This record gives sequence, structure tokens and C-alpha cells, in this order.
Amino acid sequence: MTLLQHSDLSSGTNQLNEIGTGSESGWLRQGKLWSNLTEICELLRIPPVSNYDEEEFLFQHVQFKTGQRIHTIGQAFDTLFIVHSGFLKTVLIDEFGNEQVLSFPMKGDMFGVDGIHTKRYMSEAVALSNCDLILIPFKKFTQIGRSHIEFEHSVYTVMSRELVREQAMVSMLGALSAEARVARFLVSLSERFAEMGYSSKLFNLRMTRHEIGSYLGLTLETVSRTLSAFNEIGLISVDQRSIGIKDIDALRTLRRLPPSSVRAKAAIRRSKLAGSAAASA
Amino acid sequence: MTLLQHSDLSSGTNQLNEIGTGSESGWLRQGKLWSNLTEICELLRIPPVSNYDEEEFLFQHVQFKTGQRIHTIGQAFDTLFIVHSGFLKTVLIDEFGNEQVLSFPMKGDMFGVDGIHTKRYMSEAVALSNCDLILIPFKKFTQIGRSHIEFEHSVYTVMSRELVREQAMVSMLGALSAEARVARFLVSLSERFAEMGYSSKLFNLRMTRHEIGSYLGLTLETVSRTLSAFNEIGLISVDQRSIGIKDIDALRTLRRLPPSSVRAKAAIRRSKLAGSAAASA
DNA sequence: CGTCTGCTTGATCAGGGTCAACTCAGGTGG
DNA sequence: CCACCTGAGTTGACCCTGATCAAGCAGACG
Repeated sequence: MTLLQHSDLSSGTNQLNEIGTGSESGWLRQGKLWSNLTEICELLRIPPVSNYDEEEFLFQHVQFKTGQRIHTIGQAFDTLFIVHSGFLKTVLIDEFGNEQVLSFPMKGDMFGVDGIHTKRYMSEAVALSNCDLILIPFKKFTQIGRSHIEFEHSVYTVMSRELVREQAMVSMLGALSAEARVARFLVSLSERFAEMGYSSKLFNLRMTRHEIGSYLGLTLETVSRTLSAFNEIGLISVDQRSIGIKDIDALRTLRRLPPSSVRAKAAIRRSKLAGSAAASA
Repeated sequence: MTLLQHSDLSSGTNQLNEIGTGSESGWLRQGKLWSNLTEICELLRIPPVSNYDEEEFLFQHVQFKTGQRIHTIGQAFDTLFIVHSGFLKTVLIDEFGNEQVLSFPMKGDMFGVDGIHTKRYMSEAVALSNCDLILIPFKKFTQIGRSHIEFEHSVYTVMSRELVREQAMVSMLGALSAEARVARFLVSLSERFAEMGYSSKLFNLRMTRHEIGSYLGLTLETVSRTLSAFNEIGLISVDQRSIGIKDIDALRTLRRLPPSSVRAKAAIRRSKLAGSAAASA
């Protein structure tokens, strides 16, 4: 509760001291250092695993403070992470040291999955607030899947879910205007806060304009200007990191200003193709 | 070898007639209708599965002709697809009927993975040439993983690989200039052709400028102009769908025209962060 | 032979990037 | 307590990249 050093305690996260491992003393439960499989499933929003040994699968928690790195690019991969509380970002670093934000993991999100392929993390994860993370050794993860088929399926589901999210991201970056991107970003944040039990109408951004811009493929100035514009129109209220959602429906339906002709052509093309496909089938 | 009908036989695909299933007669091998697990692993570039029953895991091939849809958005999911030969595109359709190209699957690529999450395909796959696809019932896929641990790991690897690919895509769309995107697209095509045993120096595009543009978040005019520009500079030669790679290294290193200051600042910021992280660790 | 689709090229324009100045909040140190 | 510093955010002026609109061409096909 007391802020010890350089504090950036924006989140309501419990502030524990650092625990390298805690492994030297078996498994103790001071505070909340371990989670069982049921809690994991709940967090990940997947069906719970039935009849398993309570004590068999326990997963360690680790705390990170604002600004700390969870893993870096190239680091050997062996564990996945689930966010129990707090906010993070995952970033790619290009050859010039430029950051590209890929996601903003928060409660219930899993990250580190990109490490499976090459046995090395392909991205870097950084805490945007004090965080409580659950460590999932990848070996144990798959091992559970082997003995509990429902869980195995869930693992695939979680990975597929992540893939779909990225697809939506690509689609957004490829097709939407700056205003539409920012609008969608706010809507998705609002929805995620609602899922986590927070207010969907009033919340604090945990990331800078620069990070939002990087995530959305925009500059920080454009993000700032767009937020200001939304504010003036009355869609939201903005005061630094604090965002108030005034008209979520308007944000949700806000899109690129109609490039009319493209639509019509695409629609025609599609109906024709559908016809020919049906004919040849 | 003879061109029968409306030929778009740009690929070296064997031209078979349509087979609804062929299942009525057990498993026959006229031409090449079934693949065993070893062939699957080889295609997917994953380690082969040892000692399994040859006849136990056989996977059906299906042929599609240019323009045919393999699956559509919302269709019930139950099988994954592996490309044995031919070229395809996967697309998202927005609320106005606009297409957003997500990928161009070719030999050795798997698609349909986005269906796992919701039990419905989230994208649409269309054949850009005559194709020979291998059907992998998802149930059987996971079942193999259960009895052959190496294979299970490979499944995760393939999904993770796909995720990393999408991340790279997001990064590209978010940060690179039009020329850089087109250049990288050509490089990656060249490399994939090389992997498939074709020439990396001279190949035919299987997709339209419009599709390339959609994939790269550009208009077809910009794609066309950029290719012309590369042609004039002597990086490539272009004649409609035919592309000759002249200077792959130049294409590979081509990037956004230096926004100088950003780099420097980012570099400084990074080195500072690294320092403070080391101090607090 | 006419049509259609894909491709190229030109002219124009605007969305958003770039550069710059200024404000504000929080932390630091005298 | 105040001066100072730093990093985040806002806003304005300007300009460039790439989208839009338009015209023309070539190959495929009925």
C-alpha cells in the first residue's frame, strides 16, 4: 500500500514485493501466489476442466512493476503468461529500434504464444502498470491437454481466438480511416473494461498517445487530434488519460467517409461470382 | 498438358476433374487422391511422425477450379485445409461487401484455422488457380496429436507460425511506406517460390493488382505505379503478371524514406529504459 | 467483333504525417 | 517553498504520400 520508490501506481493492483521465484520454500500462499486450473479456465473464459487433482496443477504468480519487461525478443521461450491484473503492451522492435505495439494485454489475456514457433519470443512484453501475472510453463500446458481433452480443445480455441483478433487488426489497418481506427479502439477498450467488471463509460487509458498511435498505425498527433475532435462533437469527454464515453453507438458505427463507387463495384462483382460458382458446382 | 477450357493454368497443377467425394468407393488412388501422415508433415515442414499405422491416417484430396470458393464466412467449421498445389486467397468481407485480403496460401500452407475459435470460418477462401487441397478433419488432427506427442507439438508450432506471420503483417501495415510494402511483398513471394522449388528470379503473380493492394493496404493504382517505378529503376522487370527479380537485395533493404529524428529519439529512449530496468532489477 | 476485366498512366486533391511551439503535471533538488 | 526539468499532451502550419477520378489500352471470351 505504501509507495516505495518510483511509483506509477495507476492501477488498483496489489503491490507485492518482488519474488524471484519463491520456489525454495515449496508452495506457500502468502497473499495470492498460486492459481489452480479452475481459476485459469475462468480467467481465459474457457470451460472448466472436470475432475482433476486440485494440487496437481498449480501455477505461480509473479508481480511486475510499471515499466518492467516481462520478456524480450530472442529470449528463450518456455512459458506462457496470463494476466491476472494490470495492463501491458507487447511490441515488435524494428531494425532501427522503433517500437511497433502489437497488443495491450489485460486481465484474462494470454501472451507469449508467438514464442512457440521458434522457441524464442518474437516480441517484447512490458508492464504499463503494476501487474500480477500467472506463469504457465508451456510443457505443463500441453501436458494437461493430453489428459483432459476439453482443455486441449480450449488451448486450440485460445490460439485461434488470438489469430482472429490479429486478422481483425490487419483488416482495420488496411481499410479504415484514422477516425474510424481511434473510434474502434475506444469501443473495444470500453467493452473489455465492461468484461472485467469496470465501468465501460468512464476509464483511464493506461497507455500513451504514442503507444496508441503505434498500435493503430497513426502518429501521436493524429491520435490526440482525433480524440479532441470526438470531444468537440460530444462523442466522448477527454481529460488526459481519463476517457468518458458519451455515445458508444456513434463510435461503433463511425467509418471511413464513403468511397461510394468502390462499394457498388465490389457488390456487383460478388453477386456475379456467387452466380458462376453456383453454376459450376 | 493440353489446355482444355478456360485456361488459367499459370501453375504447374495437375488438371483433374471434379470429385465430389469419391468416398462411395472406399479409398481409391486414381491419380493422387489421398495423402498419408508423412506427406502431410513434409508439406507443413514439420518433423515426421514416427511409427504409426500407414493406413490409419489417410487424408483426402479435393480439387478446386479457378474462382471457386473453398469455404465462406459463417460456414460451419470442421476441417482444415493444406495446399498441395495451386494458389488461393483468404479474405474478410466487411459490412459493405468490400473484400480485405488476408493471405495468399500456397503449397505447404494451412488455412481454415480461424474457424476453430467460433466453430465457424471467420474468413472466405477462394482458389486463384486450379488447386489440389488436402482435407484435414479437425477432430482427426487433434486425435493424432494425442497419440503422437511430436505431432501435437507441431500443431501448436504451425498455429504459432501463423500468428507470427500476422504480427509481421500488422507491423508492416502500421509502419512501412507503399514502396516498402510492395518491395517486401515481392521478396516474400520470391522466397516462397524458391522454397517450393520454382525460380525465385522469374515468376507469375497469381493475383490481381487489386488483390495485392487489398493485401497491402493500398489501392491497385499505387501497386501498379510502384511496380512500374521499380521497373524503371531496374529493380525488377514487369510484364503484366510476369515478374522478374533483378535486385533482390535492394528490394529487401528498401524502406521508408528516413524520418530521421524519430529514430534517434526512439533509440535514446530505449537505451535509457534498458538502463533503468537493469538498475531496478 | 464487341464486351469485360485487368492494367497503366496522368491530373488532382486531401488525409494524415512532419515540424514546431506551447501547456501542464509530476518529480527533483537547492 | 520555489525553480527547474522532463515527458506527455495539445494545437497550428505546412507539405507529401497515396487515394481518387478519369482516360486509354490490351488480352480473354462469348
